[in-house]
Amino acid sequence: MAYKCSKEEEEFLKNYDESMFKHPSVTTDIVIFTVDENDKLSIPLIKRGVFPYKDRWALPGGFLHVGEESIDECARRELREETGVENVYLSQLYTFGEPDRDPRTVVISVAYIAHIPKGKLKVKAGDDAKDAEIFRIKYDIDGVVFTNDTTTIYENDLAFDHGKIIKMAITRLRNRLDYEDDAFDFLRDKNEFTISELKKIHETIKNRTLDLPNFRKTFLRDYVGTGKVIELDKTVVSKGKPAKLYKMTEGADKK
Amino acid sequence: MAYKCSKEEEEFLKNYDESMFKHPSVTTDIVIFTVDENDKLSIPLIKRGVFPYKDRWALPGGFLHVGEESIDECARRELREETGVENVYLSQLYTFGEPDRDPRTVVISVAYIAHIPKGKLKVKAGDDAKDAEIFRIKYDIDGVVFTNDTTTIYENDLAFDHGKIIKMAITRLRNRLDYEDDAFDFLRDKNEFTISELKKIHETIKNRTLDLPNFRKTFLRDYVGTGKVIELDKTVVSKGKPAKLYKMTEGADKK
DNA sequence: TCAAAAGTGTTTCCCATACACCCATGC
DNA sequence: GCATGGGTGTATGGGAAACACTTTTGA
Repeated sequence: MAYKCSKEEEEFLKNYDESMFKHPSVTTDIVIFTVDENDKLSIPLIKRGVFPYKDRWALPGGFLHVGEESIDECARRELREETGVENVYLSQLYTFGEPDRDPRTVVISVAYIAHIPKGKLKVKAGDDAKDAEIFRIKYDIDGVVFTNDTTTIYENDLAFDHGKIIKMAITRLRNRLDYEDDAFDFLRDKNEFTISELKKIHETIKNRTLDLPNFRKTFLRDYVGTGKVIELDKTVVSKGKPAKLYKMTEGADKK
Repeated sequence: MAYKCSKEEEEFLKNYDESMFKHPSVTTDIVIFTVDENDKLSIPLIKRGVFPYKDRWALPGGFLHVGEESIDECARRELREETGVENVYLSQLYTFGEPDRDPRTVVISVAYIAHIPKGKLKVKAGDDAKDAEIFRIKYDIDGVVFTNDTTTIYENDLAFDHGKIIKMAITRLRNRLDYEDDAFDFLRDKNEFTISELKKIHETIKNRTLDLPNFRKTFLRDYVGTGKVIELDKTVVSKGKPAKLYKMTEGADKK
């Protein structure tokens, strides 16, 4: 598969005129999903300090370091820089390339989705250097609304086309939940969790309640039955009957 | 606060530098699926006349005309230029951005999938100016192989990472068939088709035979029952009992 | 003893699959 | 007639959903 350069070709490459075509800027924007302490689906947004869209809220992201990194690496770097987290699920969502989506110049944005476990996403509160806050998501027929204790943001208030990107991300997240193991990414601890905790994550993302007996049945069949998850010899008790703890096995835990 | 200002300025300068000097090239590559006269899943490939990968087969595609068009429009323009067809299904697949995928410079490729109805895709045979040919696709555990009457191409013989792109496109196409109305895109005539014709397209894409009575049942329930398709007062006869003809209604016929 | 949450078992219904069988045409 | 493909009907099995019921804890 490796590409071998011939002498003739080397010569050609030397003379290749890079400026034959105009080149756009490329950024990655990341929809960083998490589940907060109150079991609400949340994402961090950043208040822009510069034009364009100064003082508007936007997705975390930044410019591709051309030649130094792949687009995936750029997204992972931005995610690390913005949140400090590593080794979490990160995958490409869609690429947006309307020529007028950024008033400065042509900026192509490759959007990504990240999954952060419950409790792992911190935003330095009161740090004035970067105004980043976590917002709860409400998504119904009227559109998306982002709220936290001090601020309410409507879909159309966001910078650029970020409202559209987030809506697409929510749809993708919800759809994938039916056939991928994404819910585990949001567990506080993949090595010690209860069935109810996992069910709560499904409910949070799908925004509807589920039947616990049926959820348990499919969980035992699809995960414990297949060896993706094993039952631990421990229980945890808060209120009511103590709950069995489960642990994801190594093989099933893809990042 | 001094710290805040310098931080903002830093970010601004970073973006400024990035956008002024380092820009990648952006191309679209299109996996143009069709079903040939012998009911084989096929795509056109183009033999490259220039470096890099001179004389290797590659996906149709080309550079984004930055500022003049969106990425979607670029893909649609390339599709029109390569095949002459318009008003067909075209959707984004994935964006590839490994820095070394093109030996010339950093080239970001936004891959698309197109669906061409049976019999609509023509390639000017013998046109020496552009060596484009249609290949049948065979995709099994050993990988993808492309064949026509004169040539056999293996996945790893393709230019760039186009083998990987095509494999991803086939997977997407097959998966979408289960929950989207994609099969209709490949019908010779969406305004006059038989159930068997539609079934054959499913079989071609999924590469397995289906049960006609069951296929009819679900077709009548999901399409005729919902008004997406209506039964015509005509039949067509070739061999055996004449077959009823169906027509897709306007509303259901998205492009 | 009661509330609350975990866990078990049962019933029902839908739907995909398999397949037996009949129908209308050309030869 | 008979081969060929179109079309109808029925039986079966698995899984999702709904829900009644039991168990184990803390208060």
